[in-house]
Amino acid sequence: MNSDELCQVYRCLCDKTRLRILNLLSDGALCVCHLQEILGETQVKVSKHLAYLKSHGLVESERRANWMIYHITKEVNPILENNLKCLQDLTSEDPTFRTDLKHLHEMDTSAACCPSTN
Amino acid sequence: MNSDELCQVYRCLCDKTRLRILNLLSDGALCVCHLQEILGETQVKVSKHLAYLKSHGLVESERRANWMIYHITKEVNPILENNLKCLQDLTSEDPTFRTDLKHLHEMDTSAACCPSTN
DNA sequence: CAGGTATATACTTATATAGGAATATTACTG
DNA sequence: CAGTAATATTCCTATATAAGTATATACCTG
Repeated sequence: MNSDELCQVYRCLCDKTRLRILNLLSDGALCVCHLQEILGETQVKVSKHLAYLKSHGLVESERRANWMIYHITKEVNPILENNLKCLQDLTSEDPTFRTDLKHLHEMDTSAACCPSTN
Repeated sequence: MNSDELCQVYRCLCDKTRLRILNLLSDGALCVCHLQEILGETQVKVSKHLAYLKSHGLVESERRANWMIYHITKEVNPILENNLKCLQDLTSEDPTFRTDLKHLHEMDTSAACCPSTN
Protein backbone atom coordinates (compact mmCIF):
# COMPACT_ATOMS: atom_id res chain seq x y z
CA MET A 1 0.00 0.00 0.00
CA ASN A 2 1.24 3.47 -0.85
CA SER A 3 0.45 6.86 0.61
CA ASP A 4 -2.36 7.58 -1.84
CA GLU A 5 -4.13 4.36 -1.06
CA LEU A 6 -3.63 5.08 2.60
CA CYS A 7 -5.34 8.47 2.23
CA GLN A 8 -8.21 6.74 0.53
CA VAL A 9 -8.67 4.38 3.44
CA TYR A 10 -8.87 7.34 5.78
CA ARG A 11 -11.40 8.98 3.46
CA CYS A 12 -13.53 5.93 3.90
CA LEU A 13 -13.17 6.13 7.66
CA CYS A 14 -13.93 9.81 8.08
CA ASP A 15 -17.69 9.60 7.89
CA LYS A 16 -19.73 8.59 10.89
CA THR A 17 -22.27 6.50 9.00
CA ARG A 18 -19.48 4.55 7.35
CA LEU A 19 -17.78 3.99 10.68
CA ARG A 20 -21.01 2.69 12.10
CA ILE A 21 -21.41 0.36 9.13
CA LEU A 22 -17.87 -0.95 9.49
CA ASN A 23 -18.36 -1.40 13.20
CA LEU A 24 -21.42 -3.53 12.54
CA LEU A 25 -19.83 -5.49 9.73
CA SER A 26 -16.88 -6.28 11.96
CA ASP A 27 -19.31 -8.49 13.77
CA GLY A 28 -20.31 -10.36 10.64
CA ALA A 29 -21.97 -9.97 7.26
CA LEU A 30 -25.24 -8.07 6.99
CA CYS A 31 -27.74 -7.19 4.33
CA VAL A 32 -28.65 -3.63 3.47
CA CYS A 33 -32.03 -3.78 5.10
CA HIS A 34 -30.64 -4.85 8.43
CA LEU A 35 -28.03 -2.13 8.33
CA GLN A 36 -30.71 0.33 7.41
CA GLU A 37 -32.85 -0.72 10.33
CA ILE A 38 -30.07 -0.67 12.89
CA LEU A 39 -28.69 2.65 11.74
CA GLY A 40 -32.11 4.22 11.41
CA GLU A 41 -31.06 5.77 8.13
CA THR A 42 -32.70 5.87 4.73
CA GLN A 43 -32.12 3.16 2.17
CA VAL A 44 -30.37 5.54 -0.24
CA LYS A 45 -27.99 6.76 2.36
CA VAL A 46 -26.96 3.32 3.51
CA SER A 47 -26.72 2.03 -0.02
CA LYS A 48 -24.54 4.91 -1.14
CA HIS A 49 -22.13 4.58 1.74
CA LEU A 50 -21.86 0.87 1.08
CA ALA A 51 -21.14 1.63 -2.56
CA TYR A 52 -18.44 4.05 -1.49
CA LEU A 53 -16.82 1.51 0.79
CA LYS A 54 -17.07 -1.13 -1.88
CA SER A 55 -15.61 1.04 -4.61
CA HIS A 56 -12.55 1.49 -2.45
CA GLY A 57 -12.20 -2.14 -1.58
CA LEU A 58 -13.10 -2.07 2.10
CA VAL A 59 -16.18 -4.20 1.76
CA GLU A 60 -17.45 -6.78 -0.68
CA SER A 61 -20.96 -7.89 -1.48
CA GLU A 62 -22.71 -10.92 -2.74
CA ARG A 63 -26.26 -11.30 -3.81
CA ARG A 64 -28.52 -13.68 -2.00
CA ALA A 65 -31.82 -13.67 -3.84
CA ASN A 66 -33.29 -10.22 -3.38
CA TRP A 67 -30.69 -9.21 -0.83
CA MET A 68 -27.21 -7.92 -1.06
CA ILE A 69 -25.03 -9.18 1.73
CA TYR A 70 -22.08 -7.01 2.62
CA HIS A 71 -18.99 -8.07 4.50
CA ILE A 72 -15.60 -6.64 5.26
CA THR A 73 -13.17 -7.55 2.50
CA LYS A 74 -11.48 -10.84 3.31
CA GLU A 75 -8.06 -9.58 2.34
CA VAL A 76 -8.25 -6.78 4.85
CA ASN A 77 -5.42 -4.35 4.53
CA PRO A 78 -3.44 -3.97 7.73
CA ILE A 79 -4.33 -0.31 8.26
CA LEU A 80 -8.01 -1.03 8.08
CA GLU A 81 -7.69 -4.06 10.30
CA ASN A 82 -5.83 -2.00 12.84
CA ASN A 83 -8.46 0.71 12.86
CA LEU A 84 -11.32 -1.72 13.07
CA LYS A 85 -9.75 -2.99 16.25
CA CYS A 86 -9.64 0.58 17.54
CA LEU A 87 -13.30 0.88 16.67
CA GLN A 88 -14.09 -2.11 18.81
CA ASP A 89 -12.17 -0.65 21.68
CA LEU A 90 -14.17 2.52 21.28
CA THR A 91 -17.42 0.62 21.36
CA SER A 92 -17.40 0.61 25.12
CA GLU A 93 -16.91 4.39 25.23
CA ASP A 94 -19.11 5.64 22.44
CA PRO A 95 -22.88 5.48 22.84
CA THR A 96 -23.61 5.27 19.12
CA PHE A 97 -21.38 2.31 18.47
CA ARG A 98 -22.55 0.59 21.60
CA THR A 99 -26.22 1.05 20.82
CA ASP A 100 -25.72 -0.13 17.25
CA LEU A 101 -24.18 -3.36 18.42
CA LYS A 102 -26.86 -3.80 21.02
CA HIS A 103 -29.52 -3.45 18.33
CA LEU A 104 -27.67 -5.90 16.17
CA HIS A 105 -27.57 -8.55 18.85
CA GLU A 106 -31.20 -8.07 19.75
CA MET A 107 -32.27 -8.20 16.16
CA ASP A 108 -33.80 -11.25 14.63
CA THR A 109 -31.18 -12.08 12.05
CA SER A 110 -32.77 -15.39 11.28
CA ALA A 111 -34.67 -13.78 8.43
CA ALA A 112 -34.08 -15.12 4.97
CA CYS A 113 -31.65 -12.43 3.98
CA CYS A 114 -28.71 -12.58 6.29
CA PRO A 115 -26.34 -15.47 6.21
CA SER A 116 -24.95 -15.33 9.69
CA THR A 117 -27.51 -17.73 11.00
CA ASN A 118 -28.25 -19.90 8.02
CA MET B 1 -13.08 9.96 22.56
CA ASN B 2 -16.41 9.51 20.86
CA SER B 3 -17.33 8.63 17.31
CA ASP B 4 -17.49 12.23 16.14
CA GLU B 5 -14.04 13.00 17.41
CA LEU B 6 -12.85 9.80 15.80
CA CYS B 7 -14.21 10.91 12.43
CA GLN B 8 -12.40 14.16 12.83
CA VAL B 9 -9.10 12.42 13.39
CA TYR B 10 -9.63 10.49 10.18
CA ARG B 11 -10.46 13.74 8.39
CA CYS B 12 -7.09 15.00 9.46
CA LEU B 13 -5.43 11.87 8.16
CA CYS B 14 -7.12 11.73 4.78
CA ASP B 15 -4.95 14.27 3.02
CA LYS B 16 -1.59 13.32 1.63
CA THR B 17 0.17 16.54 2.57
CA ARG B 18 -1.03 16.21 6.14
CA LEU B 19 0.11 12.61 6.29
CA ARG B 20 3.54 13.67 5.07
CA ILE B 21 3.66 16.40 7.70
CA LEU B 22 2.68 13.99 10.46
CA ASN B 23 5.20 11.48 9.24
CA LEU B 24 7.93 14.10 9.48
CA LEU B 25 6.79 15.43 12.84
CA SER B 26 6.79 11.91 14.22
CA ASP B 27 10.53 12.21 13.97
CA GLY B 28 10.62 15.41 16.02
CA ALA B 29 9.53 19.03 16.02
CA LEU B 30 10.02 21.14 12.90
CA CYS B 31 9.49 24.72 11.83
CA VAL B 32 7.27 25.66 8.92
CA CYS B 33 10.14 26.56 6.65
CA HIS B 34 11.79 23.18 7.05
CA LEU B 35 8.55 21.40 6.37
CA GLN B 36 8.01 23.60 3.39
CA GLU B 37 11.43 22.77 2.01
CA ILE B 38 11.18 19.04 2.56
CA LEU B 39 7.70 18.78 1.15
CA GLY B 40 8.45 21.07 -1.76
CA GLU B 41 5.14 22.81 -1.23
CA THR B 42 4.21 26.46 -0.98
CA GLN B 43 4.23 28.31 2.31
CA VAL B 44 0.48 28.86 2.26
CA LYS B 45 -0.28 25.24 1.65
CA VAL B 46 1.94 24.00 4.45
CA SER B 47 0.75 26.68 6.82
CA LYS B 48 -2.89 25.92 6.16
CA HIS B 49 -2.52 22.22 6.69
CA LEU B 50 -0.68 22.86 9.92
CA ALA B 51 -3.49 25.16 11.01
CA TYR B 52 -5.97 22.43 10.20
CA LEU B 53 -4.08 19.85 12.22
CA LYS B 54 -3.67 22.28 15.07
CA SER B 55 -7.32 23.28 15.12
CA HIS B 56 -8.20 19.65 15.64
CA GLY B 57 -5.63 19.05 18.31
CA LEU B 58 -3.22 16.78 16.48
CA VAL B 59 -0.30 19.16 16.60
CA GLU B 60 0.76 22.05 18.77
CA SER B 61 3.02 24.96 18.04
CA GLU B 62 5.26 27.28 19.89
CA ARG B 63 6.93 30.40 18.66
CA ARG B 64 10.70 30.64 18.68
CA ALA B 65 11.59 34.13 17.52
CA ASN B 66 10.48 34.39 13.93
CA TRP B 67 9.72 30.74 13.65
CA MET B 68 6.80 28.59 14.58
CA ILE B 69 7.83 25.17 15.73
CA TYR B 70 5.26 22.43 15.31
CA HIS B 71 5.18 19.14 17.10
CA ILE B 72 2.76 16.28 17.54
CA THR B 73 0.51 16.93 20.51
CA LYS B 74 2.07 15.52 23.66
CA GLU B 75 -1.18 14.01 24.84
CA VAL B 76 -1.53 11.96 21.70
CA ASN B 77 -4.83 10.24 21.44
CA PRO B 78 -4.51 6.47 21.06
CA ILE B 79 -6.05 6.34 17.59
CA LEU B 80 -3.59 8.86 16.27
CA GLU B 81 -0.68 7.17 17.96
CA ASN B 82 -1.70 3.89 16.46
CA ASN B 83 -1.91 5.31 12.99
CA LEU B 84 1.34 7.16 13.26
CA LYS B 85 2.95 3.82 13.94
CA CYS B 86 1.32 2.46 10.81
CA LEU B 87 2.73 5.41 8.93
CA GLN B 88 6.19 4.52 10.06
CA ASP B 89 5.73 0.96 8.94
CA LEU B 90 4.62 2.27 5.58
CA THR B 91 7.70 4.41 5.29
CA SER B 92 9.69 1.51 3.96
CA GLU B 93 7.08 0.81 1.29
CA ASP B 94 6.07 4.24 0.15
CA PRO B 95 8.51 6.34 -1.87
CA THR B 96 7.07 9.68 -0.78
CA PHE B 97 7.35 9.02 2.92
CA ARG B 98 10.76 7.47 2.50
CA THR B 99 12.12 10.35 0.49
CA ASP B 100 10.69 12.89 2.91
CA LEU B 101 12.49 11.28 5.81
CA LYS B 102 15.67 11.01 3.79
CA HIS B 103 15.49 14.73 3.07
CA LEU B 104 14.87 15.42 6.70
CA HIS B 105 17.90 13.50 7.84
CA GLU B 106 20.15 15.05 5.23
CA MET B 107 18.92 18.51 6.02
CA ASP B 108 20.90 20.94 8.07
CA THR B 109 18.58 21.32 11.03
CA SER B 110 21.21 23.19 12.97
CA ALA B 111 19.74 26.45 11.73
CA ALA B 112 18.45 28.86 14.32
CA CYS B 113 14.85 27.89 13.88
CA CYS B 114 14.48 24.27 14.76
CA PRO B 115 14.94 23.11 18.28
CA SER B 116 15.93 19.54 17.73
CA THR B 117 19.60 20.35 17.74
CA ASN B 118 19.83 23.28 20.08
C1' DC C 1 -44.95 -11.76 -17.77
C1' DA C 2 -47.21 -8.75 -13.88
C1' DG C 3 -46.48 -7.26 -9.36
C1' DG C 4 -43.77 -6.81 -5.30
C1' DT C 5 -39.47 -6.37 -2.61
C1' DA C 6 -34.64 -5.13 -2.06
C1' DT C 7 -31.14 -2.45 -3.70
C1' DA C 8 -28.72 0.81 -6.87
C1' DT C 9 -28.27 4.88 -9.68
C1' DA C 10 -29.13 9.57 -11.66
C1' DC C 11 -30.01 14.14 -10.78
C1' DT C 12 -29.89 18.03 -7.85
C1' DT C 13 -28.46 21.11 -4.04
C1' DA C 14 -25.69 22.33 -0.13
C1' DT C 15 -21.45 22.15 2.26
C1' DA C 16 -16.55 21.16 3.21
C1' DT C 17 -12.22 21.41 1.68
C1' DA C 18 -7.96 22.27 -1.28
C1' DG C 19 -5.10 25.49 -3.21
C1' DG C 20 -3.63 29.95 -5.29
C1' DA C 21 -2.90 35.17 -4.96
C1' DA C 22 -2.67 38.87 -2.21
C1' DT C 23 -2.29 40.80 2.19
C1' DA C 24 -1.76 40.90 7.22
C1' DT C 25 0.69 39.81 11.41
C1' DT C 26 4.59 38.97 14.38
C1' DA C 27 9.16 39.43 15.71
C1' DC C 28 13.84 40.46 14.83
C1' DT C 29 17.59 43.92 13.30
C1' DG C 30 19.64 47.96 12.74
C1' DC D 1 10.59 53.25 13.80
C1' DA D 2 11.80 51.25 8.91
C1' DG D 3 12.94 47.10 6.73
C1' DT D 4 13.00 42.22 6.45
C1' DA D 5 11.94 37.34 7.33
C1' DA D 6 8.69 33.82 8.79
C1' DT D 7 4.19 32.68 9.21
C1' DA D 8 -0.93 33.35 9.16
C1' DT D 9 -5.15 34.93 7.21
C1' DT D 10 -8.49 36.55 3.78
C1' DC D 11 -10.66 36.17 -0.47
C1' DC D 12 -11.58 33.52 -4.37
C1' DT D 13 -12.40 29.34 -7.32
C1' DA D 14 -12.68 24.50 -8.19
C1' DT D 15 -13.71 20.01 -6.68
C1' DA D 16 -15.38 16.25 -3.67
C1' DT D 17 -18.80 14.67 -1.05
C1' DA D 18 -23.30 14.20 1.57
C1' DA D 19 -28.03 13.74 1.37
C1' DG D 20 -32.64 14.00 -0.63
C1' DT D 21 -36.13 12.82 -4.49
C1' DA D 22 -37.19 10.20 -8.10
C1' DT D 23 -36.33 6.44 -10.94
C1' DA D 24 -34.10 2.21 -12.45
C1' DT D 25 -32.54 -2.52 -11.87
C1' DA D 26 -32.53 -7.27 -10.20
C1' DC D 27 -34.74 -11.00 -8.47
C1' DC D 28 -38.55 -13.59 -6.70
C1' DT D 29 -43.51 -15.30 -6.85
C1' DG D 30 -47.52 -16.49 -8.73
